[in-house]
Amino acid sequence: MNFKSTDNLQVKPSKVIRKSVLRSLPRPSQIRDATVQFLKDHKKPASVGAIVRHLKCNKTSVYRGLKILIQHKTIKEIDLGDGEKRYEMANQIHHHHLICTKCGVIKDVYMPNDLKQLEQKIQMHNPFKIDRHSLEFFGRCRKCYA
Amino acid sequence: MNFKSTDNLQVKPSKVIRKSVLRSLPRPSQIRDATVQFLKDHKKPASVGAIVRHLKCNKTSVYRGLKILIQHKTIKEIDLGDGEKRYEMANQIHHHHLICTKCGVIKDVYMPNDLKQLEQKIQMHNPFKIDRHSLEFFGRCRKCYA
DNA sequence: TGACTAACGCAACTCAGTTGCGTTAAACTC
DNA sequence: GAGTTTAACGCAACTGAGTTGCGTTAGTCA
Repeated sequence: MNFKSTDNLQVKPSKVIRKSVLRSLPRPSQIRDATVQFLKDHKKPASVGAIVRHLKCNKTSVYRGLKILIQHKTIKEIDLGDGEKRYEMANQIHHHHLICTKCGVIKDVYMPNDLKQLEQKIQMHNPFKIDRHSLEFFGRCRKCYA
Repeated sequence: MNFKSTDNLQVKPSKVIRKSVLRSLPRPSQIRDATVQFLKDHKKPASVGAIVRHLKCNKTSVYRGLKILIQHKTIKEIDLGDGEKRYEMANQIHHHHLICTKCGVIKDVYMPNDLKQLEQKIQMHNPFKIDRHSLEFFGRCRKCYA
């Protein structure tokens, strides 16, 4: 049999798989690295605006970097309900936030077992598989509580 | 003394205080009433988009109505972190939500004492006065959990 | 060295929510 | 009942977070 007679069945060589594609992390990026460094130093969840102002670079690049960092579970996205997402390092002990509605200060609060127990309790009584939760407390810090 | 000689010191008659101003609730509004009815019937938290589509009216009017209803604690605003606020009736037993990240279904879950105890615990260990909290659980409902 | 492609910046866009303004009509005073 | 005040309402334009498209730059690999 002559394959040349069936040109339309010829298979194109499959695209070469490059090492960069196989790597779990993409090509290094200055903006992504600087973002991570900023979040490490910043201590509290930072908005995209804060990152852009600090890095003095394009917001699109920051958004794209954040997306990759979230996919790789390097950082976590937090929603405090004020219209802009915030970001913090993911390699921290699981915690929640106390947000002062007057001065905006954000304080971490740790409850290692309570929420785990709560999730188990809910799943015992409901046909629902919980993957994650979001819990924030709003009020006033010592300074703002008169 | 002749007051006419001191025109610049004359005091204008104070504005009449109308009954409508003294009333706790503002003038009745068709859109506000229809919004409340919709939220009562809708059973789960509704977005502004859903309300506007249902009432077939101007979005600005809906936003304004919602603002007043929140001020009067008739309804509550909920943020599920998906980029649009949702609203539900406020006169319900305090509860939280289970949100299916696959099909979007929202289920209420009641934990009358757990969160109260948690807030007390936090306030015992932190100089912070908690006014409210936001707690949502994300995962998959029975149908979507294969 | 040349091909590929991620990183990057810029402009334009989308979409939830807001503001300004003119019109309508309910509520009130006289 | 007539006139005044003001909330309700709709429309258009705006704001601001986040996204998309596209062209350029530069790192990685054969």
